[in-house]
Amino acid sequence: MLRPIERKSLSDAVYEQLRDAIVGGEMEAGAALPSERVLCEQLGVNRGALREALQRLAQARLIRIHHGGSTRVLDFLDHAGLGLLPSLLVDGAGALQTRVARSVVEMRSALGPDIARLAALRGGRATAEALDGVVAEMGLAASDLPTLQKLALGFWRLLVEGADNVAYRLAFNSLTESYEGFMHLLTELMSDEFTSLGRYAAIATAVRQGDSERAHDEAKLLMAIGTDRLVALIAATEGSGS
Amino acid sequence: MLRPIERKSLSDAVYEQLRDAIVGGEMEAGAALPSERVLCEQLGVNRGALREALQRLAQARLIRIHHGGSTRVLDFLDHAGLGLLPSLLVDGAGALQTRVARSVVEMRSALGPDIARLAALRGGRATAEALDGVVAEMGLAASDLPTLQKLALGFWRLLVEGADNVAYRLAFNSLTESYEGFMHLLTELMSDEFTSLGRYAAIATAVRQGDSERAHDEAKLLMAIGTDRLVALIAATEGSGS
DNA sequence: CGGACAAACTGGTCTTACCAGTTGACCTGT
DNA sequence: ACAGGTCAACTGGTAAGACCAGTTTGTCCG
Repeated sequence: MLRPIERKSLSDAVYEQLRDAIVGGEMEAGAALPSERVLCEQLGVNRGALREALQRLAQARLIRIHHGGSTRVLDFLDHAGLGLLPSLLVDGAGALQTRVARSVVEMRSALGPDIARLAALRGGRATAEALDGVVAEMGLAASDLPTLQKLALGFWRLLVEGADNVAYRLAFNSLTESYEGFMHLLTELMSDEFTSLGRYAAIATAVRQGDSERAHDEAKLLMAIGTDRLVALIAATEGSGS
Repeated sequence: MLRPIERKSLSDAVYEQLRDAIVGGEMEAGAALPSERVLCEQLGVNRGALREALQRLAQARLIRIHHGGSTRVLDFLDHAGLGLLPSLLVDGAGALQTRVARSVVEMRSALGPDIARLAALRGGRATAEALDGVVAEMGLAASDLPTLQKLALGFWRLLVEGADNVAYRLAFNSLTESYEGFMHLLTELMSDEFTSLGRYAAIATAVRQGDSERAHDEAKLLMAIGTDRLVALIAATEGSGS
């Protein structure tokens, strides 16, 4: 199980450190950052690398830079976009933040059925056939959970592409990025969802027939499986935990 | 009607130019960018400014940078996050892209009802009272459409905050950013929606009573108004246009 | 006391040099 | 002929120093 070693550039490291400090609450909203000269001195990097990181933080709406004035921390809950989600899912120790995870599955449950609906409306035969192909692969994968999980994700990607909706597509990219980091943590928990082959097949059929209502309903039922599991887990840990 | 003049840094200008070239299809996915030395020569900026722009493009998943290798254009539909949406809403000439606008209102319609549902479930009295306050202001605003529009947006922000869901909150920020740029274009078109004071009041009441189902249904009815208008407009222009 | 002014900040731009990783041509030994 | 190593010529990454441009602040003058 060899993994490619990860190499981080300086500006990446600076970006991540400052980002985590901001979302972790170490720097509160409205506070002024030290000046660039001071900051790159403290971090031990040159000003160019620091500025690359700062520009990225500004683009992520975590800070606001003023020429001549000071650079201030923004309230990311009020300004940051969906792209920040992955960095909110794990805390400093790398543990899954259950509240955030619940947010993600809730959003998934809200979007999924509508995506299926639109795919049935607009996907056409090409989408239906691609979906059938994935369903067939899932049938072959039998009970190989990690493979099923990947195929299920591919199934949804096809659905999103068939829905002909850029906003959904971009949001899907953001959510997927959050998901991919620790799919493995959810393999067991959500296995009941992606072993429900019948549901996937039903969605594929509904898309083929252009039956948007049925596609919507089947997708809703499908997503409810994993969502319920996760919500139950969270409720259980909260009950026994704190 | 004086507007503050907009000052753009060089890296901003470079970022926007390259971003628009990529999403505009001038550089196709997989193509290699010229080297940094060549590119900053062509653009007439120093390498530092260019690199700041490139790092931001990489963060937006529009390009992938390889140390030692060449920098390549990515397919933004497969990689970019929801933060790219605002730059897709207008084409080079500044005209509204109706397909993209339709995507946004569809996403709004999918999320809105669930946001209202969760706000009713979790918002508590504080949220309900804040909502009532906005409804009261909307009553005073009478038929001042731009003001009503802003208040309606504030109503939704409160709802999202009350829903206690970070994913929704971040997505709302992304969508709002898309929306704010040309709210004025939609003021007339969607006026029927934000003059439906009764619906807003009904949602506020449902939140106060913790009636999640009713909040969901009322929100669905409310959003349908503006959505239908826009969809009708798109259908009309497509019919008469091309 | 109001306003002009200047110094001392802040971020923005530029130049030059060198470090580090990749690629590919070429040259070797078998 | 070919697998292997080597080296030159790319690519992006880091560094330091100077100077430009906008803001803030305090001081001094009318």
